[in-house]
Amino acid sequence: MSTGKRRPRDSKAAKAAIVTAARERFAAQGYDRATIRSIAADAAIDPALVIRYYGSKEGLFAAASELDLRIPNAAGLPRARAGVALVDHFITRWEVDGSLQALLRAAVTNRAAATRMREVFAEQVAPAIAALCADRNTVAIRAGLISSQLLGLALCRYILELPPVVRLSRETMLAQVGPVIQGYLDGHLEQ
Amino acid sequence: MSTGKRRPRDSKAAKAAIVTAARERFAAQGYDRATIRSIAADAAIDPALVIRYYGSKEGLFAAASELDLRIPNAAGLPRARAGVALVDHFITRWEVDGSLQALLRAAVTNRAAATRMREVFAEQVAPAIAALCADRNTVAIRAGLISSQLLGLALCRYILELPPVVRLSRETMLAQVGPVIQGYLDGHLEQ
DNA sequence: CTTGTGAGTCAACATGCGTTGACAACAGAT
DNA sequence: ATCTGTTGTCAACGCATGTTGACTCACAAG
Repeated sequence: MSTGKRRPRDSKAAKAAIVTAARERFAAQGYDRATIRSIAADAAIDPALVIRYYGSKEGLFAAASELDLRIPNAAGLPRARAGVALVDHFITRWEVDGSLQALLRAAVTNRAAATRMREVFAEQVAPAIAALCADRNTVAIRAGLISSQLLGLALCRYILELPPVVRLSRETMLAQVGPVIQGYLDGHLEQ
Repeated sequence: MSTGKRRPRDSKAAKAAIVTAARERFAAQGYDRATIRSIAADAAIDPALVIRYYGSKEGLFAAASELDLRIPNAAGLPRARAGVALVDHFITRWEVDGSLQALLRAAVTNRAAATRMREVFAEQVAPAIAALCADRNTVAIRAGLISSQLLGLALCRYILELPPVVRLSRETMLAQVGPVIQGYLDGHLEQ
């Protein structure tokens, strides 16, 4: 019996280092300006290896932008506080990790990344909103409006870095944006 | 007396054609993917001329992203309807012209463009909000929150093209987002 | 006609990119 | 020890980019 799975040198660690470096570069510079060479340099690895492991730059981006928003289940929280809870969760998601920055920065100029953003919306955001919202017919619209506010906040704060938005405290964001999200969740919608 | 200013062939028309083509390319593809060669091809002009007239790609972008939001003066409208009016005006601004798309797409990956975006915010958005808002101390915060919602809406609708947001009718946007902007304008703000 | 100036053209440059293929170094199996 | 397949290295390819400089052409002034 051998040592379980064969691990000749350390390809697993190398792959992880590449993905981590890629996430940071894509988050900071977007798809085009984040070069394979610079990512490889960050990971202290030959650029050719990046291609060997991920096939192409697009493949690397796909691996680096895999994303689970981990939107908390609706069951755990009182429905009236859902707006504030959503804002709080999204702020955390934006600050804990560069994945969302990477995806948004890339999605603005790269078609494949924009498609992936729409997939995330359809597969993760919309279902989570559906669990918080009674009326099935208006779920998509409500999810769209909520995304517009949350993504806009992230855009102004983390990407464009508009000074007043950067300076907002977490409490102010919760107090101001939370009720807006709540309104989009259960406000009247004449369609 | 000669014919006023000398105009040997038609450099004025050429420059205008270049700027127009540049705006469209920057709006559609962002800063990096919009190449000088493709812009010149659109304008049916030699790439070298673009450099002669605008010095560099950055200079061309600066000329192409000159922007006047033309936010309507506060005096003309009842203060209670300001939110809806702002949303209506911004939607028009986004659809009438590629300038805003060009600026936002570029600002996400280009440092100079992001700086210009902050300038537009400071010089045009914030003063316009100040004219609609009594409390001087909270103007910047309110302007930031308003920008987050309006830019987020534009981002989801025109850049990311999230289907439910693309499908929103103008009336729905006015009815849903207008009150939110109104709330940011004159709602309570504990700082 | 000659001359000078700006408009427009052309080919080329240096650079940086994603990607490729050949080759060396090493670990485990036989 | 030999073989085999994976891990990592190196140099190079082909291509597209922003930018440059030398060139031609038109036209108005002298």
